[in-house]
Amino acid sequence: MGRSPCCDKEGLKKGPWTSEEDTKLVRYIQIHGPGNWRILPKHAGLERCGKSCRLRWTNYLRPDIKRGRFSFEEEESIIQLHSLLGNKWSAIAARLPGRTDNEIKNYWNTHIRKRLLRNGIDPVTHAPRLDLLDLSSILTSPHLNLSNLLRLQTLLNPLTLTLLSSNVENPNMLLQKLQENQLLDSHNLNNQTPTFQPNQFENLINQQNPSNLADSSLPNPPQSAQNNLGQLPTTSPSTSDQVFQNYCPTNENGSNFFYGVSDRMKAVDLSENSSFDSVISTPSASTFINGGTEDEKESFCSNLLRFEIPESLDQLDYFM
DNA sequence: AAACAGTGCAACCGCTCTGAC
DNA sequence: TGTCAGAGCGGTTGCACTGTT
Repeated sequence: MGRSPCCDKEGLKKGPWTSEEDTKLVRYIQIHGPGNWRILPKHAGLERCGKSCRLRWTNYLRPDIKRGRFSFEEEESIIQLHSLLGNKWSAIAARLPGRTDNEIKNYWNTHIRKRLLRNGIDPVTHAPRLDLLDLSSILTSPHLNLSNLLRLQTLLNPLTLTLLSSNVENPNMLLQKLQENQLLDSHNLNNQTPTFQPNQFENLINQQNPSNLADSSLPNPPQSAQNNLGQLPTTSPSTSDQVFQNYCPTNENGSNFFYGVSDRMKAVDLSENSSFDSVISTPSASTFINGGTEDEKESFCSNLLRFEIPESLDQLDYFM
């Protein structure tokens, strides 16, 4: 289409609104109601363009607007809604009474987005960012046990393994290292998508190193490892931390659900009855189960499969 | 104490889309 | 069918505030 901007007139005021302007705008809207933004400034005695008046009203002066910090529930809602709706701020705002799309957008960009990135979660896809895993420290560890890696690789999706290795200083180092030790075979890499049975990975590690069994006597995993896996510190969580604790939940045993990003992703934990009911109750899951478009089903399924990484991967820290 | 850098937020810009006329 | 106002969005800017050097 292409229209000339509404604010191209000379002499119209820009910048922060004064209390006097606010009063004029509120008084006019109280009498005449919102709308007719093009003629409103003139009738209200404002040297502003209509769009500026509309934005000021919708983003700041509306009586139903809630000011102040976002609550824990609001922050959690924003994250979950964003995982479902994307950058549709108005749609998100419609589900958060008293909050405007602009306010939510700003809050997302200045707080939530940064925190997601800091915790290794892609704010666009809400997926864990495997490229941020600090595997270089793992791979350079003198305690690296290649026989464990051999067992791991039979369980890991080869693509995942490839992705993991991409973070090493020399991206091919791990693959080369493994291949040299005949730890990877080309058939696996090229043709096979291993089927991972719940708890298989964890059991294997525990068999190999019984001392690694989840045990209350064990100290918490190193902070860096927790953060790299999208897990927040467990001590004295702040409101924001609590959000992300939910965002990256743990199972009954206290081990991480690496991909507990949104409700739809919780469905990965089908081995644990604890999560399944809650999964079914989520909008995306119920859409999937009760019908919905093919796109929705595909999206739902692809998200289930996309992050199928053994939950006990974080225990690498224990046995190295 | 002053300068500087980083952060948060309100507001703006430019554009597209939608629906009414 | 075309035009226009309003709504929505992503990106950006400007400024106040705070923390650091």
